[in-house]
Amino acid sequence: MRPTVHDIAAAAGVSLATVDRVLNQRPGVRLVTREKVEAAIRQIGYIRDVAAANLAKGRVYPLVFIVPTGDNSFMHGLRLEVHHATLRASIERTDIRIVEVPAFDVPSLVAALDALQGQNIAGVALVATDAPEVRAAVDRLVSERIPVVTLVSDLTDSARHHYAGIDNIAAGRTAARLLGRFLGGREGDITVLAGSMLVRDHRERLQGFSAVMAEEFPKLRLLPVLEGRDDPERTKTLISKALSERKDIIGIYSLGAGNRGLIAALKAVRPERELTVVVHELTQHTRAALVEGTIDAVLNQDAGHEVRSAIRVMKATADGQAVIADQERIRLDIFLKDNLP
Amino acid sequence: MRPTVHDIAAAAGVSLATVDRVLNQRPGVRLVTREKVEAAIRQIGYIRDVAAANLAKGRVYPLVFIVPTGDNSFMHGLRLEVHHATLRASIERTDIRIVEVPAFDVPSLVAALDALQGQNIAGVALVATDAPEVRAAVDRLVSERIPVVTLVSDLTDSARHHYAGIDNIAAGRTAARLLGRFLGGREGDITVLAGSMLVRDHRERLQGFSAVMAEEFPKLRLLPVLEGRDDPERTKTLISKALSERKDIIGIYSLGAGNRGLIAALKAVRPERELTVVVHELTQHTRAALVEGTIDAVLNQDAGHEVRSAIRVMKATADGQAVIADQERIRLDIFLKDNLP
DNA sequence: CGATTTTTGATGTACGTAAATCAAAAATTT
DNA sequence: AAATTTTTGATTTACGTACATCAAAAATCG
Repeated sequence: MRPTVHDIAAAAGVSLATVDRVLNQRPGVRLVTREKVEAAIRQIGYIRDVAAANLAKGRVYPLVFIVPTGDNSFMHGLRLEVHHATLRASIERTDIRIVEVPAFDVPSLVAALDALQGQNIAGVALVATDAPEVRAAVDRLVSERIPVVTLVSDLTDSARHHYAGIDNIAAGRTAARLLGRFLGGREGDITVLAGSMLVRDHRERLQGFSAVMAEEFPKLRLLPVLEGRDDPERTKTLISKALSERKDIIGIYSLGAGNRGLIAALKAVRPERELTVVVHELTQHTRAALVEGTIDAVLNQDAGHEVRSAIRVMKATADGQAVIADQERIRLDIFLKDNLP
Repeated sequence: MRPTVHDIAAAAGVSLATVDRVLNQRPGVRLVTREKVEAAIRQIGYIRDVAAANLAKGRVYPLVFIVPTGDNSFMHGLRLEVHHATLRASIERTDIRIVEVPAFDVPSLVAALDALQGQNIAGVALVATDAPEVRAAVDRLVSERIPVVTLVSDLTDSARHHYAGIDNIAAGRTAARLLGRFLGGREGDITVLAGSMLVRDHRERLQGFSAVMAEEFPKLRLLPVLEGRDDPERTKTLISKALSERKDIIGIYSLGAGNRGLIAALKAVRPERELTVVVHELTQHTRAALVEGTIDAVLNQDAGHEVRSAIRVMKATADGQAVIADQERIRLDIFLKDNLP
């Protein structure tokens, strides 16, 4: 049987009330007594029953998710997953609020973060735009002892407690190797399509991609990065133009969202041009394109996992509990047409 | 505020005791009253507070894991993960027993399963050997209302409640496409190395692999399957022999365990022979070989996830609760040297 | 030393559910 | 209608923790 507060009291030779004062850091305990109790806790290996404690406290975790607006499929899916989490709110004792801010808009994000100061909040999760102002706002919340988790895209040098997202450098490297190997020893040009170089995840993917390309596939030449701003129309125009101008493009890496436009452009040149294509984010569009053979591989991060992980981490951090690092690692999924879920 | 049993009682116009009788299926309630209470439960959307219920019941979940002996790295890792789970036992209210049985030994497995009959057990997880006798033994436990989960390898046509493992046909197909694409349009022989065709996961991987090879890579010829019985020594001999006899082998798919022998054989022919190799299970050996470039891709199932998922499913099933299918899907991990965890 | 402050103990209530007991009411049988 | 059985209600205790209150004991101060 697992030890309880009564066992600590008996072991330390003090009353239940004193144990309670020590456990919950209430005042009115002499240092010697406190140490005696803490020793007993360690010695008998007491672990607080969080379920019982939460029951007694009637605890709920007010959580805030700050997510960008915009109609690309990935962010839409992310918002949907947060919404799903709200449906489990009562059984998970969470109270989730979703705050939407314009994508890549630093002042709005900072304002949204600052609005949370002083509020009774058990945790904040945000898709970070990587700017010093955002870092400062996050650090203000952290200094108020509010757990902060970055989601999908991380924040450089900030004091955020946790990052719930994939390793984007590794993702870029993986994309490069897949593309390079799939192209056999062929020689030609590679086009990289990004959303915006203002977000850290896109920059890191490019960094990893470029590194492996340079190291291992010298016959493949990287063309200047196209920025599609995650917008299907713009992306389609950019890609169509690139494909018609440069006949030696044999591979494409799309590291952002807005792949609808890319797929449309590819279909327009379909049987004549043979292209090897690796993209990010599994959506209904990329899935269909993968099945048809328009694209060759999809790298994906599971938004549902990220949201659930962020919630677990915020709750644990709010309770001062350790997180199981291994369980919270967000993995890079690689989908070929054969292992689609 | 979330509704409680008191709210049901008030809504249904009955006493707390009657609500309790209905909720816990105790006798002594007229049909009409029962229906009245159930209507009230549905109407106000009552959800039992599992934490409070478990606290009141002092519930623990006695779980049994039946895993094969044998010293291959994967099963060793699996046993380790179960062991880790026992360390979390007190906070998860589980009481986990590990039963080891000789690998591929049907009578032993059946005996281990039958020994559980009539015992107070909240769930059984087993690595199934796919035989009718095992199926029958599992079905006996299921008919005793004991939750049963297959782990890693599934059991054909059985009544097990859940399978905690990857889709092995998809894994085989994925391996084929990776190998085929990595080989560009080259022509040559492919060797498949299995542990044993007696386990369903190996059979399914081969099935998926063969299908994609036949459909999509006609220039690659499959040689007869080698059975290494997951034994490093035997595997090394088999592979070395095959490589020296057939000079046109250009690719290897190892779908079982015991890759130590394979890696040794590959290193022996290293710089001269250029081989593209895809294997299963990430272990210290396969990881090192991947980093060095001796092998090209590792397909993996995360044993830790499988064990944790199995536990969640057994607990939920024991409580008659629904499982979140999406969360319990075990994914196929694809590792290149760039995205190792 | 007595007076004052600080520390500790004893006790009770609460959280939401489970489970038991006993009495009362209702339904069923004779 | 009485006797019997079944159903329902009322009440209590328990799970492990949190939190509040009040009294008692110990420590510190003047």
